[in-house]
Amino acid sequence: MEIAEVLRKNGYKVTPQRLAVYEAINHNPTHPNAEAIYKILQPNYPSMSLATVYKTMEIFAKIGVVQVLQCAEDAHRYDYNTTPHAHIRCEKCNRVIDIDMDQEGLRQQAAEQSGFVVNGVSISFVGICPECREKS
Amino acid sequence: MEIAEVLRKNGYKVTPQRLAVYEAINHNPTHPNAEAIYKILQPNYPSMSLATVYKTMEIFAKIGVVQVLQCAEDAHRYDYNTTPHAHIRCEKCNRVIDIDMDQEGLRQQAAEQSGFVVNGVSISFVGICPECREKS
DNA sequence: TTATTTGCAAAGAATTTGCAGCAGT
DNA sequence: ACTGCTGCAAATTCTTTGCAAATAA
Repeated sequence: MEIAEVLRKNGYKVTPQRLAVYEAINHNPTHPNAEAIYKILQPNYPSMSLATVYKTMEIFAKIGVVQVLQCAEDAHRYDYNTTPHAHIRCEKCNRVIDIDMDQEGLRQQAAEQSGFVVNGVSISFVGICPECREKS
Repeated sequence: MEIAEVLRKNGYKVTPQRLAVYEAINHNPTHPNAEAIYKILQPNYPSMSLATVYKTMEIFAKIGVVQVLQCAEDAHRYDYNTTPHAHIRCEKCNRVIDIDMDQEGLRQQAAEQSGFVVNGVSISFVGICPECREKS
């Protein structure tokens, strides 16, 4: 389904800014934060504001177009891959990559132990990536 | 081992403020954030500043006296229980409770898939606690 | 037309820092 | 005495918000 269609279906208008933000993050494996998305857009959309990026990402997160990562040490990062998976961040270079991991079992375990209704899971690792390890 | 001893062993001085902060968090199951710790201390230590709480917690985290949780939506929260375990936060009342969970297998899985050296794991869930569920 | 959205600038929340005086070792 | 610590206020960082002008439906 096209992003324009998804926006319309959810009652949001289709604007050049939203399409541009979507282009910047779709299949972007670097898990950018708002600032990074803003910088990607600067050359082609110099009038786009950081506030618009934040507002757009909030909408995208709400309608399930992106996933918000809590693993970053600093700011939120966004992932166009919305299937359940974990992340690992390199403590040296801060890159974030995806880890495939079944979360169903963990979810059940959490529900049983706590008595909570579990609505979300976030699994994140930190470590040193192969490239940074080589350098030192 | 006494907190005073741990501080000294790590080259930090033992001060009334640090002891007070330790008292406030030790066996405190509420996973307080810096602001909450500050408020706990106010009645007995009115001169203690929020900045000191932050500085102290940073040291405590570094020397392994507490664990920093990334699961809170807003601010960092601290846990005196430094053994590996997960957390679940209630989306309504924001309470955070512990979940026992073996993380060794997940760690290995992450290491294998990514090639990273894994230094840390953080597993957090969100959901609705039994009390809040009852209310609605 | 009309409700949304944009972009600016300003506010806000959480956290960190500089520094002068104070205190543990 | 020496070095590190405290507490204040100010700075920083990330994010949100109010509002007038612009724009999609």
